[in-house]
Parts: sequence; C-alpha cells; structure tokens
Amino acid sequence: MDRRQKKTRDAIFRAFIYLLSQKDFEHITVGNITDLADVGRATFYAHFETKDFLLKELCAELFCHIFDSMGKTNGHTHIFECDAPDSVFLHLFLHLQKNDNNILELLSCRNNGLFLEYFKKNLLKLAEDQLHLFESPKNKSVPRDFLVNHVASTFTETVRWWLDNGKKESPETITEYFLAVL
Amino acid sequence: MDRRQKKTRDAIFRAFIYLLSQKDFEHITVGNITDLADVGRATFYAHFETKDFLLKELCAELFCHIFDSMGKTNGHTHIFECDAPDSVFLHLFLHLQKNDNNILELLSCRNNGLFLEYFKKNLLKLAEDQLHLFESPKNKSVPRDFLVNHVASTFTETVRWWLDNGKKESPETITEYFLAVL
DNA sequence: ATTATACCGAACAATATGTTTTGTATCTTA
DNA sequence: TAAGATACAAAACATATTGTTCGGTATAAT
Repeated sequence: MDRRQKKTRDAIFRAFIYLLSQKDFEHITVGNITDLADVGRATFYAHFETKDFLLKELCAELFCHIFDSMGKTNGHTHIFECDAPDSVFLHLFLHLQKNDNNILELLSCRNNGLFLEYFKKNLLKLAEDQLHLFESPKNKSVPRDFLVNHVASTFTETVRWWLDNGKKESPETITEYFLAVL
Repeated sequence: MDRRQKKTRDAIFRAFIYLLSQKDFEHITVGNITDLADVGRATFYAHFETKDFLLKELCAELFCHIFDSMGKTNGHTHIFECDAPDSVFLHLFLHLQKNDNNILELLSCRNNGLFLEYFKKNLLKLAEDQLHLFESPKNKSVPRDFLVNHVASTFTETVRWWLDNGKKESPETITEYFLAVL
C-alpha cells in the first residue's frame, strides 16, 4: 500500500477516534474529521464511501484485533486456541480489558452502542458455527436459534454493563458473574 | 389542549410512523415529515425541538401504553396488577403481541433498535424498584446491580429476537423460553 | 528519470437545519 | 357573539453538510 495512503488513512482514524471522545458519532461531520486530520475533504471520500463505512472499518479492526489474539481466523471461521468453553469467555474478557487506547470505551460507552452492536452481530456468527464453545453448561429446553442468540446477547450485555461501570471487576470476576447467570 | 394543536400533533405522528415503515430514522428529514403531515416546517419546530424528541415522545407513548394496560403508574413507580413474577412476563409478551398498528415493529425491527433501547432503559428503572417481580427463580451469587441488568437485558433481547423472527411463537411459548434461560 | 497516483484547494449543486416575519384562520372565554 | 389570544401557513433567511468534480502539485513506485 502506498505510503501516502497509509498516512492519510491513519490520520483519519486518529482524528475520528479523538472526535468520538468529544461527541456522539451522529454529530461528527466529515468536515470535522478532515480538518483535524489535516486532509482535504475530497480525500476522505477517496478512502471511505461515507462516515458509516469509516465506523464499520474501525469496528472490524477492533473486533479482529481482539479475536486474532486468541486464535486464527481462516476465511470465515474462527478457530480458538482454547477448547474449554469457560476459558473462551475468560480470554475474551482478558483481551477486552487490555485494549491499549480507549477505543473500546469510545465505541461502547453510554451513548455510543456502536461497537457492541457490531460485536454481537459477529459473535452471533461465531456462536452459530461453534455453539459447543459458547454453550451454557445447563441443558436448556429451547430452540437452538434462541439459545445461540441468548448466549451472544448475554455476553454482549455483560460487556456493556462492565464497560459502563468502569471495568471495576477483574476479568476473572466478571467471567464468574457471566457464567453464573448464563 | 387546543384542538388545532392536537390535530397537527397527530398528523406529525402519523406521518412519522408511516415514514419509519419506509426508511431508517436517520434518513427521515423534518421536511419529509411536514410534507406528508401537510403542516408547515416551522410548525414542526413549534411542537418538537428536534427529530430526536419526536422519537422519544413516540417511544414514551408506546411504553406507557404497554405498561398502563397492566397496572397503574403512580408518579415514578409502577404498580403491577399481577403479583406472580412469571405472570408479569407473560402479560408483557401478551401486550407486546397485540399492539394494533405495527408501531412496535417499526421501532424495533432489524435496522431500528430505537424503541428497544428506550424499553430496556425504562425496564431497568422498574426492575430496580421491584426486583422481586423480575427476579430469576434461581438464586444467583452475583451483585444485585448485575442481576437487575441481566434480567432487563435478557427480556429486552428476547423481545428483539421474537420481533426479528416475525413473532412466530405464542406469548406463552416465548415466555417459556425466556424463563428457561433466565 | 519517467510514469503513475495520491493529494490539495477550490468550487459546485443539492439538501437540511433552525429561525424569523407577516398575515390569516381558528380557538377560548367572558 | 364579540374580543383577544394563539396556532398555523407561507416564505424568506443564514448556515451547515454532503458528495462530486477539476486542474495543478507533490510524492510515490519502477
């Protein structure tokens, strides 16, 4: 990739992330981003179709970053390194905790549910493929569809709660809570 | 309330609801609404500060409509007619099923999570006050905060799943599923 | 060194927002 | 029913944002 492209791309992402810490996604304009990134507005449109695509790419990057560090993604299916169901969740919380810059918070906090929406949608895909890893320990007499959705929802909403409350609990503790109600 | 006010207010709501069935909330403009409602654009702003306030009022109306039909709201606390925990949920699903016009679907379906966000937020308030009605039958060794959030989340996400899948299950069945995983 | 291309700056039309003004119609109430 | 209040329409307004296009310049790859 052209060095110039990477530079402006990064600048746009940096500006976007900063702006997300200042205001809601809806109130950020393309002009805001390009001013801060110090690139022409036309350049933005050369890189991203719309603001929403920029967001989507950021979410995808964050999502991949989290899951790549705990397994390999071959094509469309993700192969986890750990096999024990509960250790999958613990690892997820561990990786969610140590996200360096606060991108995770910016995309998930009180007003912006953006990333978590993306998160759940993709978690759902994973859970459909590998329910055995995500499955609740208890036997539930409900349709598989419903159960898959429930596991993905409960995990996502637990993450949301955890983040909204300032990540006070340790990954171990929050995993414990999660498994207790699952 | 002035008869004229009520007329335009209703016209705006009607137009808004129709437009929600045609496109996403974000792509609806004030002009769209006032054109369809056949009122001046300035009139819109005399009634609603912004588009978002209109949405909020519609959500509030729908929420109240659902909960008023199964109890009384005194000030800020809601008193349910039924006392058995599980019958509260069944009644909720029953009331959610029989919403006449499809407002519920419009505000909750795949693309618009708008109402369900509002729904969860207010359900949370109710659950905090009257956890005994919403509590899971099982004893969970998790903090009260977490449990309250979990119950509200699980219910909301069950509703979302139910609506997204076309409300195929009867209220009784979906209540059963919900209680099975709670 | 040459060729390709990423970028800038500026301009562009099109659309949306939110406010203001003036005149008219309709309501309330006394 | 008459008088005063007010909700509304129509139109104009300044401002902001979007998405595209253009020629010129700088910086890449080879």
